[in-house]
Amino acid sequence: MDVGAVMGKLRGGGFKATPQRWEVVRAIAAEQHQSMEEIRARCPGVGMVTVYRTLELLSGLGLIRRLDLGGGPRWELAEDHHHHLVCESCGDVTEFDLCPLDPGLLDLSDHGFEARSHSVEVYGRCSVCQ
Amino acid sequence: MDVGAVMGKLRGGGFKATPQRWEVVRAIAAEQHQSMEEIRARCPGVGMVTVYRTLELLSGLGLIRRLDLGGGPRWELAEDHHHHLVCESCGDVTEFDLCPLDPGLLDLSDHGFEARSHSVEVYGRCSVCQ
DNA sequence: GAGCAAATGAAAACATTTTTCAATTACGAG
DNA sequence: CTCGTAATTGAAAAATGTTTTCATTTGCTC
Repeated sequence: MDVGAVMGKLRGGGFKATPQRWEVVRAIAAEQHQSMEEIRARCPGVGMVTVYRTLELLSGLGLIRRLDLGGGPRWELAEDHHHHLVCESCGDVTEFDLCPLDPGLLDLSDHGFEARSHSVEVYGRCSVCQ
Repeated sequence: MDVGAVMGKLRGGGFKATPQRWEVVRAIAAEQHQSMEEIRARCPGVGMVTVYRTLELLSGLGLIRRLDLGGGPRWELAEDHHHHLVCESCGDVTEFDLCPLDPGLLDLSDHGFEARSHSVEVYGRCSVCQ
């Protein structure tokens, strides 16, 4: 989902498309799993309070997602699924594309749960830290 | 891994097995993905600072893991893998046992990454909220 | 038991996030 | 296009959550 689509969904939800929100969404879209600090650095013109409020608004609408992989919260556009490699030594987070989930094994009918998306985190040691 | 084993690893790492640490570890082992508040309620005799320090120590040793599934950090014993259903409506977190990961699909050789454990979070709506 | 480094806890410091509230602004109605 | 209005913004203050400091206490080794 691109920046325009996110803003469209915002307006569709009855929220205003302010310049500040454009900036914040553009900042988030620029790179996955950024910290608050990184996002703020990409929005020099937007007040801190507004960044906080926009992140909360967007995640409430399911458009972005908050992660905690160690070292404070991080944010990313909510895709259907995403897969992270988290190094337990240096804290580095990278992504891998191939989804290792076997749909046949994901049977949630017992729980009556309606799945919308998922995430997989693999913990271990990155090539540098080994 | 049970409480005794965790304390044993602590001592193996050169750390003291204090009564406070026993209490905190017992509290964490009592239930998965508890909040700070819940853990503290199970350790009435342990000061807040010590709880914080013990959580940091244990997670640094890889014995417990910090999660953020929305609504603040949660903690649990670090098993090899664990699988959560997170309701995006009410925030409820439950577990499911069957691992939906296909080992054949989890090929990290390209990344040179050495996997130690993993977690899978499935986001959606629980049976109550549907 | 004695010695000592490690651990504890209360208070203070620090960091992060949220609330308050007056001023500003997007956007639909006319 | 202009107006009116409710939503939004931002600075400061408040609230919340976490970490540091430091004097005291306590496991653990010899």
